[in-house]
Amino acid sequence: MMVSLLLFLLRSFSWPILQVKRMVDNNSGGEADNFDWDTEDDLEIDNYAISAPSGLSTPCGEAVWAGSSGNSPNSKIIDHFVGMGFSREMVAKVIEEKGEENSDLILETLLEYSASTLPSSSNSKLIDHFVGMGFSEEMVVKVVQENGEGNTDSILETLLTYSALETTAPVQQNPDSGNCSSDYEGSLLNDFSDFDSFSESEEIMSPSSEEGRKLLHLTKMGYSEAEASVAMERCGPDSTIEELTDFICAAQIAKAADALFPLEDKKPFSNGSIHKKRRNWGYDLLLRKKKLKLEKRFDEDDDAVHLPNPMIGFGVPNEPDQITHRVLPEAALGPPYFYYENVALAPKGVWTTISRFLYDVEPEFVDSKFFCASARKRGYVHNLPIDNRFPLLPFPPRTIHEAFPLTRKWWPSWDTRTKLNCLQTCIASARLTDKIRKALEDSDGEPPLGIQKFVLEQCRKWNLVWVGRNKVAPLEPDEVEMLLGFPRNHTRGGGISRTDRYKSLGNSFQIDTVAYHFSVLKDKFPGGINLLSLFSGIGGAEVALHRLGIPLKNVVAVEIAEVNRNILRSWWEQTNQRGTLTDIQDVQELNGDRLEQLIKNFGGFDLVVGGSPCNNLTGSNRYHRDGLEGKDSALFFDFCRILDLVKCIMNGTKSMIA
DNA sequence: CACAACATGAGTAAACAG
DNA sequence: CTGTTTACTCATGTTGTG
Repeated sequence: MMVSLLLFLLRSFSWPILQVKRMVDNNSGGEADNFDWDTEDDLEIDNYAISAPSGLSTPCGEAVWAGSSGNSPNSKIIDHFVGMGFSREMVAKVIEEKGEENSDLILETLLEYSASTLPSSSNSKLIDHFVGMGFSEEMVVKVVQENGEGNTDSILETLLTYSALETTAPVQQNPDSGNCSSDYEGSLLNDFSDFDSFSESEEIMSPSSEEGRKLLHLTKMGYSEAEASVAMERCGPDSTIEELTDFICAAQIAKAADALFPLEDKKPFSNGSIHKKRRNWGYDLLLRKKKLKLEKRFDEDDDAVHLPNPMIGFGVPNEPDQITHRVLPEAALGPPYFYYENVALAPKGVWTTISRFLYDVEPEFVDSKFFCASARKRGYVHNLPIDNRFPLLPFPPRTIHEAFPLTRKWWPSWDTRTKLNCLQTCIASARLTDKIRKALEDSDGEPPLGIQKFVLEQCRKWNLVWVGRNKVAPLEPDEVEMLLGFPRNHTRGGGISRTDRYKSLGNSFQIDTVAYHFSVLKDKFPGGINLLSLFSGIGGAEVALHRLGIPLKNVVAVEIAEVNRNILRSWWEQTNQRGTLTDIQDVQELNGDRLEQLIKNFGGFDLVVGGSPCNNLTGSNRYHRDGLEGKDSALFFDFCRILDLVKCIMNGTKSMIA
């Protein structure tokens, strides 16, 4: 059980990529030479990792080294680079020159050497070199003939161009290299058998304490002591080895993902067919340094997740261009159904990563301005059916005037807005609205264009509405509740401050949008639904299902903020729910044992919903827009972890081993 | 300490102009 | 086609008040 679980998790987290990921990550210092490893934004684990003795404490990297001959750090490092395809002599020479401490420097030097020595090497060596990078031998021979063997740069460029163009028959023509998933599985099996043997040998040991036992176990798996300690601290004393490895792995992926996924050259969303390609990461690193512009063009052509315009996803009510059929990757199929949400305008590469971690399901990008009077551009990754959706009735107001008829009287003709922008967690200051009033009072009738522009700019930025002559104001919390589709006063009372109401609402779902997606479940679960609601906030998913008339049987809601848990609990009681609501404070509490118990009690979850923190993704964040590796947004990986566990437990583990 | 008020741009892509 | 402008964004840090 334990072992199969780990295997399952490992597959999801593409473990072997890590090894080179981190190195590329480190090497990004080449673009910003004074890269600061001690910045407080880094995950704790990275700080520990870099201070580890080897300097390269990637667990997977060490797992690779584990089979090597020597025990000294020096031979480990040599083996490591030899494993990447460099000759042992060259590696030894470079380490002698540069020292063994700075692995970045070593790698860079090796890449330089290998590039510069190529022209003088024999033709077959040259071909082997490129074949080793993952190109097919036929292609390499052809390109070398075309370009001449003297110019390795142009060979690389041509090879890259050819392989990028060959989307249907990409680089995996190389007979040694299958597609990436089989590659990964091969590596996974190796890691897995290592793990297995560790498990056995570990039983012979006589650990002094439970913690010491786990520490030993993790270090034997190739993690540094520091990483293991951090993981144990974060996951709690009762955490299992799977959870600990999971934590370390997820944290490292989170850190590395953004640096690397832009380099990916598969086309996940273009036509529904998924191409996976073997990658050679050292090669990518070289290209990244030398062919940045070329890479960028490929990104834009092949890899970038393009937001649809108009942003209607698979379709919205009262709009043409409905898509009612799609083919989901097999791994994505339920049970359970899952539904993940986050901001659409995340930093580059984030949605590619999210999609990949959620079984390569194509995100559905929808702007809630097609459902209500305010915009809300979000991406949703889910495995729900998409035919026969229906909207909540009655339709909410669709324009500002419908939503706030009283503002019509004061609305100037030159303010042409019909929809509000995204409702956020903060509102405009009184000073700003006063400044606007003063600016407008200076002119009779129509204000000068400059003033108009300024006022309109601020109104758009802060979602201000006209509440009097020359007077604009931010929305009241209950008005935000209405726009988002919540019952009035949903967040009011019970000791909730006004600031917290804005914050909780700003972080929430738009009910009509989400309910439209959930509507397909109504026929499937007439007797009610078991819901696992992660990052549940003020209960957007619950409210949406309730308004659809789908009975809530058992709801497990995980939410860190007490005010939000109170709001949901209060709503639950006010609406006379007959099911059971289980509060959990932290996603970290939701380990395998806990889930197993819950699933046993409820007979499984029908739907797993979650919108993980966006603070490190949204453009509103001036300070820590760190992407998925960010302190809060990295909780996305907990969504994946928990979803994987739920799938694993519900589907049983027999098929996993076979 | 809780709460409120206020100041604080950048990253991205579409729209636009040349 | 290319460089420029425009538009938009589930926020954080600091200070002040009671």
